[in-house]
Amino acid sequence: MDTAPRHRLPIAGEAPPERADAARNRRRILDAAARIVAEKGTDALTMNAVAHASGIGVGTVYRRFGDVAQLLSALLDVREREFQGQFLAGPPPLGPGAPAAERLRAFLHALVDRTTEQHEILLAAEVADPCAHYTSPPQRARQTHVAMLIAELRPGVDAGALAEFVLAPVSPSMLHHLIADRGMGVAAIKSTIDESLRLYGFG
Amino acid sequence: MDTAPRHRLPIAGEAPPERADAARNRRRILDAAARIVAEKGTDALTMNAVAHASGIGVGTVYRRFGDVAQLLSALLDVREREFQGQFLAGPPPLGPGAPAAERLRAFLHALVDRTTEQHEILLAAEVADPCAHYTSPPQRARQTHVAMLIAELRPGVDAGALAEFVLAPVSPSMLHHLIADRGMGVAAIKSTIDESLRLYGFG
DNA sequence: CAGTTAAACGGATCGCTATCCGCTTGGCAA
DNA sequence: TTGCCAAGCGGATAGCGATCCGTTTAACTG
Repeated sequence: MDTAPRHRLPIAGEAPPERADAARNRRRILDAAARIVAEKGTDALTMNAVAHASGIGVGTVYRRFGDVAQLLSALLDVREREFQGQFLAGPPPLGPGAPAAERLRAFLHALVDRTTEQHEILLAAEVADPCAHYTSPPQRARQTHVAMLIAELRPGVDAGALAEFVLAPVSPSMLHHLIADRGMGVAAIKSTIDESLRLYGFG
Repeated sequence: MDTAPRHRLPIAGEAPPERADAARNRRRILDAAARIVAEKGTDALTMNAVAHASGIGVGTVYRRFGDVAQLLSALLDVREREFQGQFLAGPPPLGPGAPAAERLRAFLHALVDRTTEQHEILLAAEVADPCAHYTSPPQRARQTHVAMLIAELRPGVDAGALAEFVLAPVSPSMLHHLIADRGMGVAAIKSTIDESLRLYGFG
């Protein structure tokens, strides 16, 4: 006796499609959020401010985006997908086709560029929820990618763990520290990356 | 015409001694904070809770300790000084006397132990203010120490920047990630550190 | 001991986060 | 077209972080 009132068969593991009003509100929320960040910076991006600016209830903003960190991540989503496309399927040396050592170096340099490009939002997202940074889909994709390259370069080592180590110095907060507190520029950072890769024997 | 009503000559660069009531209240605040953490965990450590538990006004708690992150750091202070004493002036291989490569390895292993030992408080402090982690006195001491060892091992490289890179994977939040999300143990982490040091050519 | 002053005190207050729960509505079946 | 109901909605609410400012007090001087 399955009395579940399902009329369309549920698709295994797939989320049901978003209702029209929900989709419309999500757009309005994202637009308002982007406007606030552009006009007043990430500090002004509060859930209340977004709700007010978009004319949508606070509860709804929370329903869609959980907290500020997730809202910030959503703002990064488009650019993030582009970046993933580049290192997964783009032209070498970032994409497939180049030797692993070259790809690793190109990837880390590109990651520095990609991070500085949207520095403020990325930093705000990491600060708003530091633990989420490690488990976020983008970070997982990067970690998997670096692990694959390391496994190719050094069969036998624990590539997964080493990938975490290699990525740690390129987190938004660390880059911010290097730039703001140590006065380093992007060039100096990339040069230090090269130095560490040489020492790692990945150069 | 210096009309400054200074009676005791101000000591250059020195902070004036703490007033008796201020010192007493600081102790009471720290005791209450330690009690709260021990009994209910770091999540329960709010400024309001500390003020209430110590019978001291909220404003005073903020005057002494700025925010939750600094209050947590103050709780770590004693143990932190012990650790510094060990790697700055203790017995080898952690302290002076051993070759630089051995000291570096011993230091990173000891840092993992020291971090896991007070894992909860260290993580809470980093999460409460991620940017402060990099510039905190303990972290600066570690960075300086590692930079010194690297400079000895590899004259010519930018030891300061490389030290930041070497320390990044051993932050409380990263260790938490490795342990909680990747299921690694302390032994596996130390072994990965050794692996990276070997690759770095520091082994 | 009395006077003076800078420092410390502490509660009132504001904005933000996050949750809860009664009301509304989109989308589907008959 | 009508009825249904899960999903969505959004305002009220509570707790926390952080600041402000009038009041109190320690410590030093003469």
